[in-house]
Amino acid sequence: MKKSDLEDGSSKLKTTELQAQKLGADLEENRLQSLDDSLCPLSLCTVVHGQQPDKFLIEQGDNNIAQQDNASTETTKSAVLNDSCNAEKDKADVCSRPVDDTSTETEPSVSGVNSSVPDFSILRGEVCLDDLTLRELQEAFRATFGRQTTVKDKIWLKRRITMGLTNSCDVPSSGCVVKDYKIFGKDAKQEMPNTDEIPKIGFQATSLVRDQVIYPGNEGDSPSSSYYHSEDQQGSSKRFKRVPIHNDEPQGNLLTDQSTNKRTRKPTKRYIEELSDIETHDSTGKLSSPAKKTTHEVLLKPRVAPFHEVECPGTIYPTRKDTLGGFSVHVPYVSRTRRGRPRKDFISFVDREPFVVHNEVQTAVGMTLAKEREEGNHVRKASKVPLTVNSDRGHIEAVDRKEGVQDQQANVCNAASKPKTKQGLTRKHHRAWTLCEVMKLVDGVALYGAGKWSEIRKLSFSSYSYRTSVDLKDKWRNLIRATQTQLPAQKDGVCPRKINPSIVPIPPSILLRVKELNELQSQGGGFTAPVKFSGQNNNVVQGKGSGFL
DNA sequence: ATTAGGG
DNA sequence: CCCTAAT
Repeated sequence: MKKSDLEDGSSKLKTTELQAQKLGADLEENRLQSLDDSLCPLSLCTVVHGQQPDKFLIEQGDNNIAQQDNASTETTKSAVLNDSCNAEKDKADVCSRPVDDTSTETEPSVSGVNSSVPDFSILRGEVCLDDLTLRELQEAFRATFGRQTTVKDKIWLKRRITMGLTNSCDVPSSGCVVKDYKIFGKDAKQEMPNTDEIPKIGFQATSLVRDQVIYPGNEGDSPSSSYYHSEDQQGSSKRFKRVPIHNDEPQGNLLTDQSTNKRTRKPTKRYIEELSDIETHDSTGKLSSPAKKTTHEVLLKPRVAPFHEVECPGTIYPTRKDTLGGFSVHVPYVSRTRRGRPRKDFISFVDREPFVVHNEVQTAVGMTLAKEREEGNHVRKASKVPLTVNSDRGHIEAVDRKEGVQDQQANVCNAASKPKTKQGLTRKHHRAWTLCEVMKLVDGVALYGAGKWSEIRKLSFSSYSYRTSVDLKDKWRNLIRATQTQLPAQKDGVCPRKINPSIVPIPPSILLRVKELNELQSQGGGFTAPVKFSGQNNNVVQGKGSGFL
């Protein structure tokens, strides 16, 4: 009885030991993973690079010293984690026991059982990275991030490991000791400010951040990445605008550092957003130079940046690759999509489309052959455009039908003017100017004079309700520009531009006519040019020119 | 409301 | 095309 009891006890003990060992390993893995997970957002914060270490080739002597000291804290920690994580496994005695002999039993078993499991022991206790060999550093890296590295740069490895272990970016490149996942100054063992807070935050944040896809790719990870160069070779802070560098001195005093608490800010959506924005501006290098602007133009106009972003599909968050602190990570950039004003007008814009078709059909009576071509153009466009808003389109069409053909013009006007009252910036649907329109415009200018845009619009463009007087003016301006740029080039002979069949260039005949009208009117000052004259010109030009159209 | 001009 | 100042 007693004997069996004893045996039982011993076997139990063994099993429990084994369990505990496994548990310890699990916990380690858990923690490491959580660190890894939360590393990304946190590493967005200041990346400080201190002085280079003067010695980093010192072979490892006794860096396991403090392991036994650590055992107690390790124990409590494990217990706590155990409590929160797995309720079934937790038994205080089980936990406390094996951790005592981590240095003897756990390491070999953990690293021995499966070679794919990193040797976490190297991170246990007080680790002075400065004292590690390259191989050890690589091993430590593997233990920290769960992946191999071929990086041979000790400094980089040390920093990465320290960052990973402490979950902090505020890592000096040398002279620090990592203990219990905190950084200690090497000489004065003063704890780094705030770093004790970090593991908790990291742990909390893990759950929030877990579904972010974070994988440190190998390319971006190498120390030859841009991050590394810009930082290490330039001694930091020069072109590292991405993040303000608060703290070049890792041992900065505690008060100030607590006041500049921002570094440990939790990686909220907003945070990511901000940084990605900053990063975007930085990467594009588009420092809109206000040099050319006159003084009154300098006041910022809230213009919409034309970003062609894709709407993210419901639940799946797209990620973009980013390099953060030398890491190549995938950061969700949900918030980047349409941060500006929402596009409110697309309904009204769709609204107008059906009209165009009908209208064109209505007014197509007196049109030339060219006109028919345009019409086809319009129809195609109309059918293409509402593709994305099929559901809305049906409704709108129904409305249109109800309104009746007669009222459609009014309807369209409403639609066109609606978005203007709305604060949203609604861009008109781009309508390519057709040849017919251009000709009408030219005729109108010839008839009524350039500048009489409202007249021209009323009299010559009554059928094109979507052309405003401003449009006419703009088009005329463009035509004039075209005469100045396009005509001489064609005279010279070979047109340098690629011939794009989809874009029908304005025939030189019209262009010449525009030019003459322009010159005439700018000289003569607002008198009405005779119509016949321009007609003559047109013919002449046609005879002279390419004879096409 | 139109027009001119910059963006 | 958009926006705004000037008329």
